[in-house]
Amino acid sequence: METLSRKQEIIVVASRLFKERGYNAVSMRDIAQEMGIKAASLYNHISGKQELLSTLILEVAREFTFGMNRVVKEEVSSIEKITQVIELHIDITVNFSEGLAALNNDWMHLEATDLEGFVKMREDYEENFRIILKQGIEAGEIQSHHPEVMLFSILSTLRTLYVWYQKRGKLDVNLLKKDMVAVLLHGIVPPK
Amino acid sequence: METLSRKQEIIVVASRLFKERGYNAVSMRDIAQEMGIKAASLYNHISGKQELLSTLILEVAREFTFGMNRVVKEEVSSIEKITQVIELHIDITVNFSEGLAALNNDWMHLEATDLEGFVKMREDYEENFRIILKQGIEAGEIQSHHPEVMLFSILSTLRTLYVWYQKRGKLDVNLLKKDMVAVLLHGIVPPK
DNA sequence: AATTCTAACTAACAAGCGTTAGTTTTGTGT
DNA sequence: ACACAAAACTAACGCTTGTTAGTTAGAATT
Repeated sequence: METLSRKQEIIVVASRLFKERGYNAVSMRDIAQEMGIKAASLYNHISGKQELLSTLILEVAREFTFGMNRVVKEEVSSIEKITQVIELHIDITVNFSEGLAALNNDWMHLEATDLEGFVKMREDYEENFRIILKQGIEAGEIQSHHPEVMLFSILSTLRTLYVWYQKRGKLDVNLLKKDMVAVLLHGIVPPK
Repeated sequence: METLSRKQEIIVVASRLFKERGYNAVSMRDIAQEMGIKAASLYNHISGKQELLSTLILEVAREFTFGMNRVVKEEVSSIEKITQVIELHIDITVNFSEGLAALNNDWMHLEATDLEGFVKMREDYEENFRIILKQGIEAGEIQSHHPEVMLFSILSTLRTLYVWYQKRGKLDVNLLKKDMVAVLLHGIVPPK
């Protein structure tokens, strides 16, 4: 078990509070109290509240971008790529669940270049997903109707996963992957 | 076209700002400025900021509860019930998209009895959905594996719909209903 | 014409915000 | 024992927050 630096400890505490109450409802004094120190002392380790947010969000966003770029390059079927994207989301959910909450709920409170960078990454990610779907349709692997609805449905499910994952108390990751792939690819109605 | 009371006008303005920035990032002065008056003047019409939030959220929450209770009572197949729930969500998304944003993002900033009431309604709603799925499984209309994943996937998609609905610029509602039902029930892979 | 109502205003309050400056304590290596 | 750095402290800053009190202008009602 690696020991966390004081700065990392602060980020962990902040991410927990951000997840529970949202960025704007958490004060520096709240974070300090949770760590057993005074608010001013936080500034020995971090440059400000904004750094906490951008550190959390951008770390996770880069993880998504990196993972998606890896999947796109693979030489496999579209179905397999979508499967890998689903698994990517689940892995990130398990490993970065606190940061994911900030990314989903508080990204609009990023400032300047951080905000621009995040929006760009998000758009690119979505566009890559869209291309994968399109290729799958052309190859006949995926239904040709309403591709935008599919894209939106899958992404919505994956993005909300972090809420459920902890409420249900740490499900088995590999089983969850299998189930999610099954439901998202084949729906809920049994084949005739 | 019915004319809005001053109070209703305030609620409309507030809901728009809440959706864009979140409850805590919007001040009473922001709302007042958007209406062309001073913050103190708002208090001639409303009791406080909290009233704006609870009015918005509870109105939508009651709409969900009412709609779900109606669907549950119907004497139709489970598949048909799920279809109706999907349509219910889409109707509410179209008619209450601003309040829906507050409900999704800022419900935790409700206070006391409003918060309790909301959580209760949400749990009941989810439980009703779970029961519908269960009945469908018992009747053989729905796949028997991973019912919790199905529930979570469908609900996630429906709850996030309001974000997409306006980004895509007012799609045709009936077409959207058809497409959503198709994707959520049958997935994205064509039948063999 | 006098009164009441509506909806705005100005001014101010106490509390909380993020952050800075300067100081003191604590722990570590020489 | 001494020096140095890390990490805490106290005190305060300027600003914003939600909200209240008291007042005023105009419209509607009597």
